Amino acid sequence: MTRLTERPVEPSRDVQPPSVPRTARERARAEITAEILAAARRDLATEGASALSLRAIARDLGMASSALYRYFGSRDELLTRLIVDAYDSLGAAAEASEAAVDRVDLPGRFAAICRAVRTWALANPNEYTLIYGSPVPGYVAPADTVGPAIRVSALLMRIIIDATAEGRLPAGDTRDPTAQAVVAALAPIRSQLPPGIPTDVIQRGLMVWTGLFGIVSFELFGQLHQVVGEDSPDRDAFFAECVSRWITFMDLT
Amino acid sequence: MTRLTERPVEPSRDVQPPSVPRTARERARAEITAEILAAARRDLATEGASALSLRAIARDLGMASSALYRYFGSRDELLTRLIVDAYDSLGAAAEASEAAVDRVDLPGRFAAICRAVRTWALANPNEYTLIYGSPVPGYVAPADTVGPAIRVSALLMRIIIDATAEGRLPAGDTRDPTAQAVVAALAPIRSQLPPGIPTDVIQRGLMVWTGLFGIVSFELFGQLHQVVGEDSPDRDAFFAECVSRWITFMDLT
DNA sequence: TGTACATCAGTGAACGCGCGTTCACTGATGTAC
DNA sequence: TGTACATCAGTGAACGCGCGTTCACTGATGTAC
Repeated sequence: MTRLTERPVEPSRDVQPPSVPRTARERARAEITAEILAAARRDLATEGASALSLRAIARDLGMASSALYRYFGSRDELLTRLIVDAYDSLGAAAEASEAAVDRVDLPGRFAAICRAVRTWALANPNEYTLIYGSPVPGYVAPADTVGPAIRVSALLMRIIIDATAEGRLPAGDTRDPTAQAVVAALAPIRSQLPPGIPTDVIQRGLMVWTGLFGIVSFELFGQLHQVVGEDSPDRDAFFAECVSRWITFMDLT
Repeated sequence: MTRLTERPVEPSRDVQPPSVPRTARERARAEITAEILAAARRDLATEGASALSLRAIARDLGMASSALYRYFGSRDELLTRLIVDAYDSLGAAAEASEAAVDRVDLPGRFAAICRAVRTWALANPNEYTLIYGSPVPGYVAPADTVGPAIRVSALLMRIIIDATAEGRLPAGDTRDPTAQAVVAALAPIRSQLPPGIPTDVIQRGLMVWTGLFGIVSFELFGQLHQVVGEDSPDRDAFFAECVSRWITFMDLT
């Protein structure tokens, strides 16, 4: 998790990414880009994404607002970078937590992902809101946000794949009349999975996935006020109980 | 549901609400207030709550921006009214749907609420986003938003209460070591319920509640893209399947 | 029914502010010979 | 190693725009007698 804060914010996005900045200019550019992004993340907190202002960021950094155009072509470009970084940061946190668990321990891997998502969200509420809150009006996410966006769900899918491969996830009842409609509805996600995963398993996986982000969002957006205790132990206990019941719900063993 | 569109938007919030406007002035005031709110709801769509602009609304209505101050003391006051109205509109829709179901049919009542929430959200995406999206930065909801805000959850709680009273909701296992922490965590919501509802039942109810809004939010905010089919029948089928499994999850019979 | 006054809706100008983006410029850093 | 030129970061002024809110005002509507 500490890796995250040190994560090199700058390179890797240019056409020919130099793994290490060489000249003083390149080094300075990397540093200032990181400072701009950090200031932008700070401003996100007080004003929200739609009010994110290049001039405010420039003011924070003590430079002319026009100078930012040496680093980002426009406000939207900055926003895209923030979104991509947020997805990557969350994805990296979830992957690191999950990777620390024994591959065989499927419930443990699942729980690690859930906890990592919530921990990251509580530590980075503005960035979480940026990617899982209401869409920023007028902003259209470009294609390169897709990859980073699916890192968490890819982890969850892998658990389902592993469990199915080992015969540890029994399919439930699929005989009801609505089954065919559900099979059709889940075609897009199924096309991203290897064949042989029962619809029932996918359906339950999706419900857990939405439940996870539903609860984290409710906690972050204040909807649990006067429902679950405000203090950290209460919130932790409630969340842990949710995780435990999701595992049961999915029949993860 | 049609009742909703005709719902009188104006009165009932003044100190002494005249059930029917008498003078021409009062009638005009009611109409123009409604027009302002309608225009505000329209603008919400294109720009989002944080960019909601009194001047834009005034422009839409062909009046001077200063004229709006005859109807609302400030931008925040308008925002509060929009939020309260949105909660009330959603609450009324859910109540109307639920009321149409036989009292004894608990799964039917639950399903009616779920469907009403989703239908309302899809029909009024801007207002849904206003109340269940990310909080508007800098805006603090005043106390009078609380009452309208809990109408949906009150309906869900009533089902749990009815089911428990009739002995139709068996409590699950509560012997695990984390049980006491969960009991403590759920104290706030428990204080709003009659005594005797098992913690297990409350926990499952909360998970379904957050799951419902989690899925509706994911659908509305585009997170189901490339996961569940985009078309209405696919989305409907997926949602219906979720509702059906929530009923099973809660042991509602 | 008619008059005199009070109330209220709506106007238009103004205040002071912030925004994204462009542009010609200065001066430092990097590069080719 | 030294020089000449190209590249680039950063500046500050400017453009044109929108915002919430206040204020003195006009003219219509409502009310008390």
